[in-house]
Amino acid sequence: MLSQTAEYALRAVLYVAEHATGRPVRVAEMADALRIPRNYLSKILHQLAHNGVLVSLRGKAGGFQLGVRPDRLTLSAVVTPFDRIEQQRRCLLGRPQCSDRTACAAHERWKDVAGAVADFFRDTTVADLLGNGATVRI
Amino acid sequence: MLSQTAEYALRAVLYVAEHATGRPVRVAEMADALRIPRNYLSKILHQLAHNGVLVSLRGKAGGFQLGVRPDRLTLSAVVTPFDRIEQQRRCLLGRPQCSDRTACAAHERWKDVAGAVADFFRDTTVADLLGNGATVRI
DNA sequence: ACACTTTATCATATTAGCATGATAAAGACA
DNA sequence: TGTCTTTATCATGCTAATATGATAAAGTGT
Repeated sequence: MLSQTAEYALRAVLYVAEHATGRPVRVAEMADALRIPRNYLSKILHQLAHNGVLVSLRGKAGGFQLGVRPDRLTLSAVVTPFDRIEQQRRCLLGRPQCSDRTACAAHERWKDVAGAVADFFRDTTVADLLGNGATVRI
Repeated sequence: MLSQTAEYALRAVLYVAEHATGRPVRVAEMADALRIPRNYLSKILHQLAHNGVLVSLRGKAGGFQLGVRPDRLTLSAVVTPFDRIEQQRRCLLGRPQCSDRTACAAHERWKDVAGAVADFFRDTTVADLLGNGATVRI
């Protein structure tokens, strides 16, 4: 569903949201906890910081924090720098043009399903996933 | 959503369902009509034949026909030889174990969406997509 | 200024998906 | 049997995603 990279991004953001309360979280700690290759994760986090999802702090006591309040941070915002899911899910048969007017064979039946997926990413926030504050499996 | 290969497979099967009425359809014709690289398509069709979705006939007047009645042929059957969608969509965060009992952070909200996608592929048949017999965009 | 910690970035390797070109094998039919 | 048409398969190349290792740059505290 998600590319490996986008999945790493999502898990990392959830980890930051859960653990960076006050102090930022270091890459090494995250890479270790989430079993993600360290330098690869570093690049992903940097990209997320570039997009405003995270804030990076260098030097001693550096690391990453959320750049957006968790209840304002949608999964779409986390994932789109790595997977262009909106565009991917438009047409099941990959037609460049596929709409109600120029429908492919699958359009009528597929559009609701694709819509549900898009809505999920657009409407679900990081806060929704962390829920009541109980520790959560990432 | 689908890999390029699975998308080719689906379009090819729809093409066969629509055009192989009586005589089989040749690879070259299909590759041309669907703008799919010929030898690559050949391999995909061979794989579909191996899985019983298509039947291949060699020699003069050879080509491919459906191996299953269109109203019994689900999109899942067409696509799973190339994309293991069932497994892919289980857990958004990629956990090997993720169920109601061992839920990841996203499980509760994601499972309905993932279920809708899985149902679509399991329940939709080739006949559903071809519908009333009017020519259809593939 | 210096030492230390941490992120940023560069160079490169590995793998899988996608694709092409050439040749082999099978079947139809004169 | 021989020739033609068609699928089957082999060998190879290309590209992007994924990953690793080494080094540079930035910031903190003494």
